Amino acid sequence: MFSKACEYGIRAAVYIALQSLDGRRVSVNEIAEEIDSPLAFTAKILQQLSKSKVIHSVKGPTGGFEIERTDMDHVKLSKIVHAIDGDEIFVGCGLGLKECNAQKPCPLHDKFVDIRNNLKNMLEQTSLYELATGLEVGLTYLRR
Amino acid sequence: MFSKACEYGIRAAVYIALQSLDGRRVSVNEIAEEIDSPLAFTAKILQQLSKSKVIHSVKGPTGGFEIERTDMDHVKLSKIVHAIDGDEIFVGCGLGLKECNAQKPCPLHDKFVDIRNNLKNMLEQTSLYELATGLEVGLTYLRR
DNA sequence: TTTAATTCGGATAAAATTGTCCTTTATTAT
DNA sequence: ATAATAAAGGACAATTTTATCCGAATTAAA
Repeated sequence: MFSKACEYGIRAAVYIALQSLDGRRVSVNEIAEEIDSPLAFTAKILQQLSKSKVIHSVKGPTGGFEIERTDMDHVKLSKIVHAIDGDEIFVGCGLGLKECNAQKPCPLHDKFVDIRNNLKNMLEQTSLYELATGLEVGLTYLRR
Repeated sequence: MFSKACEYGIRAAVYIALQSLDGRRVSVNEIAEEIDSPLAFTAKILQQLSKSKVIHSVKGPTGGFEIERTDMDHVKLSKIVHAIDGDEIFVGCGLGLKECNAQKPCPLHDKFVDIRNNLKNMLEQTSLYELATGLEVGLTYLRR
């Protein structure tokens, strides 16, 4: 569904949000450790998320990644997926046709649009804050 | 969502079904031409589909691929996706965790399960016959 | 002002996916 | 029987994705 990069990106963002709730800024090392992802690859993904303003980065000692409390509400998963995987999952044809729309649909078009709208709505409605609080309360997990 | 191989596989299977409705057996060459897919790669995918009994192949002159009328109803998209992409899309965690279930869920688990059940149901309910007849009537397209 | 901790950025490597080519095997028609 | 046609299968190549490594830039603390 999502690329590995995107999976790591979402997990990282949720972890950063969780720690930011406690006012803690976290390093790539800690993030990769806590979400069980490859360190250097995770660093690349965090750069992408930083450039696309999903997270905020601070260089130097005591630096790291953080997300401001107000941003946690505004940053939805759709923004992360878009930043890392692009819009193929939001607009592409399920059977890979270059052009596929209601006028000239592939055989799966209508059914696929339904599924995808569900996915799209879910991603657009789910904020980092919501996911981070689930973690905080101990209801969900980011590894294993 | 699906791999390229799977996209080609579904398109090929629908085309074979369509032609089989007319009693025509089709060659890889014709299939790749009609669904606009890379010839040799498509041949590989057809081998997979043949082995997993999604389609039937006949060697030699006048040979090619076909699907029997009764099979078109029984073969659902889920079978094709399973044969080519495996079961990751049906059972895997949305955030890539190795273990993720109701007991120890990832932050996205519940929402992801909903989406995936929609997808799963759609794939399990959609037969090749249904897709082929849409094509036959000229309502849908397999290329461009 | 130096040192050390941290992200950033570029180059490279490994693995997976996508794609091609060529030989073998089966089978039909001549 | 032989030739021709088509799928099957193996080896290989290209591309994309995943992943690593290292030096540069930034900045806080000593």
